[in-house]
Amino acid sequence: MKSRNTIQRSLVLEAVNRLKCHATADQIYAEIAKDHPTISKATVYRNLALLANWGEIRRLEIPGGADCFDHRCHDHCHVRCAKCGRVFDVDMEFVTGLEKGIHDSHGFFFTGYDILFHGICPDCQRSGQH
Amino acid sequence: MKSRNTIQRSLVLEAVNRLKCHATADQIYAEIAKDHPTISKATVYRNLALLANWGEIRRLEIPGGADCFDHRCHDHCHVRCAKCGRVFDVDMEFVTGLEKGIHDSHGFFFTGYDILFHGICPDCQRSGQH
DNA sequence: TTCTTTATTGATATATAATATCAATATGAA
DNA sequence: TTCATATTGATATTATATATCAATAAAGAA
Repeated sequence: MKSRNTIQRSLVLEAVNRLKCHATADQIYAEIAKDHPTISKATVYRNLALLANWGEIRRLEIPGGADCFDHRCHDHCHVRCAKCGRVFDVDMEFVTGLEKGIHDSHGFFFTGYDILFHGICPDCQRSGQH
Repeated sequence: MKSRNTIQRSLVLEAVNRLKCHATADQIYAEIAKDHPTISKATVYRNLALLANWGEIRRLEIPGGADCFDHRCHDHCHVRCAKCGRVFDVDMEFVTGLEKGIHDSHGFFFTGYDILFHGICPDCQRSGQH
């Protein structure tokens, strides 16, 4: 027996799908707790990790911040606003195959990469100078 | 008066230069403590943050792990071995200007990016399958 | 040199994110 | 329905980093 379909696990997956992108474990917990206040935060963390390992959702590790979770959708990269800290999507089809061009002097076997862009979001560009 | 030259700050900078690349705050603290066991770990953290903000050293944020610090050297990207977790350098001159090609649908103003590659290092390729 | 200001230190407490532990519960196959 | 065990909820623990604050020391002024 591998895994069991618990209501908590369904709730986590549904919440991630409902929030669509860039929700933290805390936000996902809050979303679920609105209707099911007895769910444990540990259960949310656990199921997010399991679902991410199984590839049903995508874990986005934010340096210096909480991990975010995306529902399964087209591949994309992310930008984080240096001012407000929010994360947005960026279309980046052309980056596919990037690692093929890398000159590597260590004999590394590449399996992938994470790119996180930095910038200032439109809201923060408007709201005053830096 | 802006900043003062303390021996602790010098020790931190020297340790980073001596360790060259990918040392964590803890490793840098240990390196210094060999000769100066009375230095506080808080002081090491503080000076690493200051030196990184001033651009004298480079902070490398590792998702899910401790930040690493590099001495100032040529621009390069990093690979983390998925097995042993060590971080290595990767030459990547051609990536310069990457953000120019991005199709952005949010009006974002880009200031930079971090790329962290994943892979298996030579040591781990040799030592058994996956 | 001595005085004075205040940046910095050391020690500790706190914050944050995530995982580990463990008895109790509930899933799903027999 | 029974049973093995995956999962839950509650809590403790780990790990990394920052905040607090009295004491110390760097560097310009006298």
